[in-house]
Amino acid sequence: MRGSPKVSEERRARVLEAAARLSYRPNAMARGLASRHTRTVGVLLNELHNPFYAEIMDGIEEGAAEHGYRVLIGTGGRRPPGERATLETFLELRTDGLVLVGPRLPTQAIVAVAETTPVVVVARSIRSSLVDSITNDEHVGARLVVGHLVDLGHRLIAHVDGGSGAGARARRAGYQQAMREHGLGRYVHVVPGDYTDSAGVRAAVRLLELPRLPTAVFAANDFVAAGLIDRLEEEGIRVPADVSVVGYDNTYLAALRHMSLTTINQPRPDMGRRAFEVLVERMESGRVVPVHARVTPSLVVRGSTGPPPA
Amino acid sequence: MRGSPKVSEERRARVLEAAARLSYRPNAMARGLASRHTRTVGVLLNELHNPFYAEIMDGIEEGAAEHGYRVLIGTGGRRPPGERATLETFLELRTDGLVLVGPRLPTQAIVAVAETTPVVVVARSIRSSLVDSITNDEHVGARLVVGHLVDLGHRLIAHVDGGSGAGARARRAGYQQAMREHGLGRYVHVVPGDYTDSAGVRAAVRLLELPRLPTAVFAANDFVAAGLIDRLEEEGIRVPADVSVVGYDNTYLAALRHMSLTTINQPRPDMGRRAFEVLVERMESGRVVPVHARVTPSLVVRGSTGPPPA
DNA sequence: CTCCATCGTTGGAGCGCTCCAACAGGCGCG
DNA sequence: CGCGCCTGTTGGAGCGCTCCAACGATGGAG
Repeated sequence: MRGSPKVSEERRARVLEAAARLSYRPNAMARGLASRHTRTVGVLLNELHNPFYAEIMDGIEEGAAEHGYRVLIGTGGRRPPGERATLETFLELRTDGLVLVGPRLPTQAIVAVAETTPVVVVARSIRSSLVDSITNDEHVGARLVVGHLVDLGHRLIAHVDGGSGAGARARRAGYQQAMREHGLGRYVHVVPGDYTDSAGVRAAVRLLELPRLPTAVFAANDFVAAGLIDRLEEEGIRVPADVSVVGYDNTYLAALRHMSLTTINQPRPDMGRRAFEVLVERMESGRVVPVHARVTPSLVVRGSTGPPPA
Repeated sequence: MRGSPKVSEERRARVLEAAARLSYRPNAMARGLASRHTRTVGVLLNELHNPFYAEIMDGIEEGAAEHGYRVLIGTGGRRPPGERATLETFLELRTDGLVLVGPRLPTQAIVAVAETTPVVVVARSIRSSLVDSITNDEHVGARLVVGHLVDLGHRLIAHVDGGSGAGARARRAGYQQAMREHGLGRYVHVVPGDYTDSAGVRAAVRLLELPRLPTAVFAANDFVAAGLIDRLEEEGIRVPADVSVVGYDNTYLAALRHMSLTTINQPRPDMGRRAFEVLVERMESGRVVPVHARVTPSLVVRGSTGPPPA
């Protein structure tokens, strides 16, 4: 039933026929127990609500289908303890490998798992020789944003960050560095947030309390940008006439004409695909030298940015 | 290690200590093989990109956590063959039960599975005594939409449907029935679509070709409404001044001030929770009489609806 | 002191597979 | 005709657990 070449065609046909008649279904547990591998990989998704992760998932599933692996998905309910529990589930299930997409877990916990099972981390940088990683070059992304805004004539460019979210720290650092590169170090202004639209709303409130509103805001992602714009317009502030706003991730939200958000695109399906490829190398070829791949983002200019008010 | 009462405290402590020292992790496959159950349920999600399903998932995970089950998620990549494959995976893994959220599979395939394993279907109605189901009352939802629009003075109310998507057929039937109930049977106009924003764009194009634009459009879901509004505004048609638009599902998209979409809310987390509860009854109490629960939706009035143009 | 119930502990069968050694049979070759 | 080789087939051990019968120790009742 598993396509062994040591079985004659005639017998194979008879076995298959009998299996169908008895509606026999192989027991993956027994098979896994005996063969000591499962051809299954577990994917820990940071969260289900953000379509960003869904698109990475598309790439992972594509890669898995190509290599004949089945994929099991789990979330951590947006909390580290939850992530730990689903990780534990995958380990008890003895998945052959693990893809962690934007995990919130401490690095140490991830490395500990990697001692048991091949692990690749996506959308979060991690310094370890035991795990592979696929990250977006957040510095390039942040530089694209700041460069674009500076080109338009902005100087007062604030950043609403993504808190402890995946890639948020690097995005923030990239912003600060890019500002300095443009000689705008003294205008650096980071408003704390997370990757939700309500964080955008809160950030807008804080910005409005400032003696002088920045002329441009670089939001940690599209959701934050959406919340931010919502709240700003509620106060009668026009985007981009009064304030330019840039998002990040190029989700469908940004593409909606209603939003028409200038944003940074990450090649998400590619990241997922790449992650699976890298994982397969560790699982099947037993590669031990770590791969830390970095993909390059691009700027998508839409209607939410323009020159600063005169 | 599994909390048996037949083990003395002292020995239990010693065993646990040894397990930790050896970093022993129980093998779920061996355990499942021997015990003939896995305390795991599989969830087949229609798709990952639509946050609607993510919120149902929240309810399912809550229920699972409460009853001590682990949850494995799979998608069918938006294609029935894909759904069939992940279903097969769950069956080979011998999950104790299955939650199918908006499955695209033919009823017959679902019923066949239900002969093996407890199954509950969410967000799609199914007539079978072998499977349970939790659905939204689409007729009530459609009636709320049409009633709201009629109250505002609309008569020419078109519907962009969701094609073969989960609940779309019932939504369409509800629309037609509600129109008739208001004596508006001759104004019934259904534009074919699916649950995506590009379907909304296509529908807008078709509506614009009409000799007379309807004064209101009931979209199959919020994404369709978003695409529709985008395209209409591109043509200089104002919402709601020229055309009122109603969405469905009350996703965060609808709540964005930018969209401010009048829509129908379904109690999604409740649906997920309820689904798990029902599944547990079949798994643990061996209930065999089917449960077909129906939840009641509500109307959320926002800024995309208003009186028809004079 | 014996008997029996209770509480823990131990050992072995068996879950449904894979893997591999052993084997059967057919064929070509010397 | 015997030998070795190749192609298939068969049987049995073992994967890491659970479940349960059997067993030992302890203590209270008669």
